[in-house]
Amino acid sequence: MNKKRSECPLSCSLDIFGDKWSLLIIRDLMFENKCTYNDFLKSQEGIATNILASRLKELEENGVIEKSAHPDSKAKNLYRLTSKGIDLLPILIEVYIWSDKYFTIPADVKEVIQEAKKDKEKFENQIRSKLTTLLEMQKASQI
Amino acid sequence: MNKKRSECPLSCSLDIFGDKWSLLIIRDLMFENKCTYNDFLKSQEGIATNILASRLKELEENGVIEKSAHPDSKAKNLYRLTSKGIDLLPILIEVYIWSDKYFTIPADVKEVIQEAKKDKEKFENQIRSKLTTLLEMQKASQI
DNA sequence: AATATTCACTTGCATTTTGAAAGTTGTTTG
DNA sequence: CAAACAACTTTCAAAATGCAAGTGAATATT
Repeated sequence: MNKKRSECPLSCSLDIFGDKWSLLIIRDLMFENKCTYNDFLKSQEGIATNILASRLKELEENGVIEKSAHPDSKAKNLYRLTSKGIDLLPILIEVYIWSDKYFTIPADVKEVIQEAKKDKEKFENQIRSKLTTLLEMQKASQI
Repeated sequence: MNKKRSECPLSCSLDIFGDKWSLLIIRDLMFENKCTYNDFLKSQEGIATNILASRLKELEENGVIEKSAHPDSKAKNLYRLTSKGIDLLPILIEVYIWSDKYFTIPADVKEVIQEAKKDKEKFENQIRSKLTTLLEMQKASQI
């Protein structure tokens, strides 16, 4: 697979999500309630189908997301963040906070960031518990 | 230059530092007291000279770093984080904390991460004040 | 003063990764 | 059964990357 460039944990992390697309998929899973191939495809940034497929594969191989059968259709798969993926939340929150300081941000997003800034821990726990619930529901339905 | 893929602040952020190298340069400036072209070149990961040159240029264009004359040698340049660059610190800290949970980490790095985890704010302020001092020293010497 | 070395790039070129469009396979819907 | 949808895969052009070599200015050495 991808060989490590160094033992530096930052470098190892970037080997997993250091590109223009992976964290956008994570974002969709975390905040946008997206969970299928097509959901991700429809995102504003316009990811190409091959890139999406390869990123989903890599993220799964790295244990950040998990694929399972979709309950509604045998054609679909359901993608979910694993706990390793959910743990990326604090990183994303800090990126949003940084963005808020240096970019002009759409009003609706701005609101959410304000909330996150006001009480970081509370915000994190809200999202985290939503995601954990989803993950557990999926686990349970697999039996 | 690079046109935005969307108005999403995460996407805009990744347009700036969403690659395998930029954050490693930021790391070197933040934690390794590196500040010249050659310092960055010598890092473990082995960045190519053309990539380093192009990343330094992009980071400068995006206001994340600043270039100035080196006091010791007219041949050298001195690269420093701007306040916009220094503000990336919380993001890097969260990446390190995530890494600590999911990777095997060299003992010396591990120690520093422990310290950051124990009192995130204190750790952040320490680094931040070191970097701000450096930046101000540089500003002063330019007069 | 001549030569060598350092520094920050730049150029050229081969390799790798990327991305858009079209094609494939299986599933479901009408 | 035909059409539409889901998740890919293939193809191929373009962009990014990586290595080697070269450039020109500034220091250091002889």
